[in-house]
Amino acid sequence: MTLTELRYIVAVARERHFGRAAASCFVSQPTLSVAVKKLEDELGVTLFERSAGDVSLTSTGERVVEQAQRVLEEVQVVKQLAEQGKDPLAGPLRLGIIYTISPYLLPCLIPALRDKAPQMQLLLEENYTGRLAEMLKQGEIDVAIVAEPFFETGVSTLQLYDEPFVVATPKGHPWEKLKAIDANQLAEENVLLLSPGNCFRDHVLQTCPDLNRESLPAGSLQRTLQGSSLTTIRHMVAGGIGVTVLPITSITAADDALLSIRPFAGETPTRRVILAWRKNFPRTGAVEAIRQAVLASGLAGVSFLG
Amino acid sequence: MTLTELRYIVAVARERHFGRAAASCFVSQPTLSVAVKKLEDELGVTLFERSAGDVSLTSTGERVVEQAQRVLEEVQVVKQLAEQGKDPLAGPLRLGIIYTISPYLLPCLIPALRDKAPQMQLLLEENYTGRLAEMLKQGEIDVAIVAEPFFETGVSTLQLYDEPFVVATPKGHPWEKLKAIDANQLAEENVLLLSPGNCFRDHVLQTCPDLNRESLPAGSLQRTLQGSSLTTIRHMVAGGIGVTVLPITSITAADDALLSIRPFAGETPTRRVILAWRKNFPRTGAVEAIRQAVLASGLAGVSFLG
DNA sequence: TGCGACATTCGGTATAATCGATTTTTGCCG
DNA sequence: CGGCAAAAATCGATTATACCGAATGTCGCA
Repeated sequence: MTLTELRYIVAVARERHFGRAAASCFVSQPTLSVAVKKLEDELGVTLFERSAGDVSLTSTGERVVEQAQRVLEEVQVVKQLAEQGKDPLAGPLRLGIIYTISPYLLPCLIPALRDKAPQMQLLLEENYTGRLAEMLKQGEIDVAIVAEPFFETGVSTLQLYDEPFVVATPKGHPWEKLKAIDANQLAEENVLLLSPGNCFRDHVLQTCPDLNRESLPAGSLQRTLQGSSLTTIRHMVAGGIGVTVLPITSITAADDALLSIRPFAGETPTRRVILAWRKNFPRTGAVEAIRQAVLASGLAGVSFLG
Repeated sequence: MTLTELRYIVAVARERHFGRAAASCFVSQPTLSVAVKKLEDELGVTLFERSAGDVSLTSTGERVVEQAQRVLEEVQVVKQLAEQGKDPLAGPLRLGIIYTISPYLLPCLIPALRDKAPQMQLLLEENYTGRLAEMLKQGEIDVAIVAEPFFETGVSTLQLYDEPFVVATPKGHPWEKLKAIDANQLAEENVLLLSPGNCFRDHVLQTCPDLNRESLPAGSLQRTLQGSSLTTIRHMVAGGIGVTVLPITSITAADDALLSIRPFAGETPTRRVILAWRKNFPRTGAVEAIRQAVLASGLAGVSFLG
């Protein structure tokens, strides 16, 4: 049984005439006649009563033709679904973002994306880099915004922007008088870090390797005061518990009252934020739209890599 | 788009592996691979994300495959309908019968048919021969039981039985003493006839051509007392208005009290009852079942022609 | 008994489906 | 970094199918 055969019998039922049915299917009359016979043989039933005068349906034929029409309608739906799926900007996109970017980028990104791809609704997933990588490869998310380093097989990436780090101290801290902070100075203070799993914690430790030394006493503040989020850490710093390193996009106007922000001395440590997606993810248009939206989002203080 | 292609993508979605999907479709892996690609090209969308590890569905792919399954289910229904239609004894059969046979044959025929073809429900149409012929050719009925003469192009017939005619008079009528009635005698009496259109009226007129003579006065009883049915005529005869000719199958035990029934003298006039159906009507099994049922019905007084 | 209208059958041909073998891709691992 | 293994894509050849035009068969009709 083929869809063509079903189309033929529907045409014959409609036209009640093999010749006209053939014409309406743009095939020769013998072609249609043979195809109908073949289908009748396959089904083992006579669908049409042929006679010189006119063609009429058997009762089985009526039912079969009606059902054939239903099949053809469902086929049309397949085509419609495919048509709808053609636009890479249409339909939901599952986007994963790490915790230290999400709250600062999304408020800028979402309006920009609404502008570029209004049909594409975002399903957001906030998580650690490692978990996002896993979800990406499992197909649980389509695209991820993470920070380097990020190497995963089967995953393509694209640079988005480089984000400088800054030092945050409580108001009135002695470092307030300094114009810039040397990375090596940090070890002198209680440096509040995110909990393990956050890649930004690793970035900070990389910036100031001294913080990582195992010689720190077991109960030291660096160990115990690990914040669960940058916001928590920010409040702890404001409370005078210590200092911290923040990505510049996380600095808001409200911080002015609570914190003192200072740049690093010498080469500014940064992290590189990238876009990642499965190499085989077909909606490249959607990926590009995300990239464009990030570049157009106007995040303060970062150098875009578009 | 072909049904085969749809089966292939459903298999790939099920197996999540081109090779296994190909095996489950009993085709080679390249065959399935190119078929899927062809469908993707035709639809203009990517349905599967291929990678070394595993195959996964795009969101469009998920929708399309689901719809493809629906198509295949509907195709299965086509096959089921055809399967049901295979038995010629299954499903309704539209049977037409003339007025002068229907009330006497059906009570015998229907039980016999229930026995032979319990799955076949009869849709009955009672009408004149001419109308039944028309309906038969139009496909409004499938089979007809009529009396000869019956010649219609495109219609096949089969003899069922020959039915003798008898003369019915009121109780106490002088002819009651006669053993048999000569056809020519009828013209001496008021002979009650069915209204025109009933073939049995023509049979009676043919049996006794004298009744047909145009010399009858305009208001004569033969003209005015045309019964609408054999039952009506029977009651009129019982009421003493005249005599009539009846087919023998219409005689019931109840008639004994009201009427006097006499055979014809000489060659008994009869009518031949036949089965008729469109030459192209495919359910020959159903036609044969009807014939068998009539022959098995045990109608009194007729000679079967099986 | 031809005639017309139509369905069916018949050869021949172009297209498509399919296969086995091969190549390419890709992740993986020493 | 280079070979290995797995899987999909590609290739070349073969087979099957769809289709056409022409011829043939069927049937009702005049």
